[in-house]
Amino acid sequence: MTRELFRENAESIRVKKEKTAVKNLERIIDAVFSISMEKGFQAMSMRDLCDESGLSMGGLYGYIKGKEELLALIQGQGRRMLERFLAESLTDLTDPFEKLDALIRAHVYLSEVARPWFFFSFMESRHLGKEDVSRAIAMEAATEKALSDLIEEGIDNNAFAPCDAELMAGLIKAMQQDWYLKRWKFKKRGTTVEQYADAVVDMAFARLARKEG
Amino acid sequence: MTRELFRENAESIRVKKEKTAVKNLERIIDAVFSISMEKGFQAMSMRDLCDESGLSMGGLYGYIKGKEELLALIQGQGRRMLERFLAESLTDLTDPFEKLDALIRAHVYLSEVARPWFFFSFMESRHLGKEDVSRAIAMEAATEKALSDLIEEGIDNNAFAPCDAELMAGLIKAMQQDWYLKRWKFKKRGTTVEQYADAVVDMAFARLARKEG
DNA sequence: GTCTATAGTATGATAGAC
DNA sequence: GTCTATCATACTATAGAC
Repeated sequence: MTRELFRENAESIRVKKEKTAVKNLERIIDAVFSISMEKGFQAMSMRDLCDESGLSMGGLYGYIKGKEELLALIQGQGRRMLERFLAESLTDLTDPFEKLDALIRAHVYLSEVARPWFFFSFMESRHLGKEDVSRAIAMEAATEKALSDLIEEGIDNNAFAPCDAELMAGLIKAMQQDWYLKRWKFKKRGTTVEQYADAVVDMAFARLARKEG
Repeated sequence: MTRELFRENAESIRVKKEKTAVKNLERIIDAVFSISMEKGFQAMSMRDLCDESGLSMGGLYGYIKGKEELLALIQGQGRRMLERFLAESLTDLTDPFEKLDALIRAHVYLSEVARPWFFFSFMESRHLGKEDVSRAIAMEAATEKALSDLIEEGIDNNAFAPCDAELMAGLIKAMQQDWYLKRWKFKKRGTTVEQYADAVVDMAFARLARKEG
């Protein structure tokens, strides 16, 4: 994962030995997540980043052109991950409820595995450059559209109760997001990711089920 | 509202003429919201704040001790507002569904009226001092507990379908929050606050309705 | 009560030794 | 490839004129 990141940004990275570069890039990105989680990206100084990553001031600048570029770098890493995920999650299920179930769970589990990235991305994406903001919005819209397409399809097939598919998809997304935004709360309560995903699916199913009789 | 804020912090505000002080405090707080919405509180310099509020560097420091204090000041303002709201929203309805409906809507409408504060508070509360963080968490927990108590009561009365009331309250809260977190999205789509509140209520009702037969 | 000018400090970035 | 030392800049906060 980080290796791809290195190869893609190879021109702007002064360090050429892949093994070293990948190792240090990983430490840098982890450090950014860790510091940003606590005090936010804007409040993080490059000196903070040096302390946390173990590199020196000069060493750090062998990997990145500047603080601004860090945002785009991390954003790109996550985008690749999400793109791969979106492609893979086009499963060959046919039942609308099963498909919705799979799509909801996939996103929640992915955000559990890559929680630092999701949290960081949500909190800091507003501060990206103009071009990266549009890309982030497009990515956000794509995940939501996957949901709303599925819902719309289910409504057309009379499998789901009629409703505003776009609005519905937004509500489901809001619930999915809460899992990585309120980590401390769920940790304190001992809620597991499975329990949470179950609850979101139950909620969506209840709303989309056609009333009998 | 801002007058109370002035009176409560009167010792630390150098300007003593109430009318002037209230007017300027309002401009300062609005400016903080405006700048933070765009670039985040941490990235806002005191010079930015001067430009946006129309005060000079020296003038500004007549109202606040420092940048740190601004956070606590704004947090306090919102807390007062929320406390008042929580006290008022204890209506005398009896039907569990009506009560839940009222509670959900009240929060969404309040967040519509005071959206800058809600957005700011969500994004920046992590960076408060230790004491203020606990107070923010307590406030967050209180609004969620109002929901979960109501749900639990409804389950006990056999009015609602059984479920984990705490988890359910969290999901409803997540949907409520999305209204002020994704303002641009809803604005673009033309979704109104009434439509949104309706959708959240529908979702909650569907999940909590007891299945007939 | 508000302004301008400035002191002192922390920051992002680089040059050059190893 | 990495470090230490250093630069120019931008910041918070205050002092003193008006």
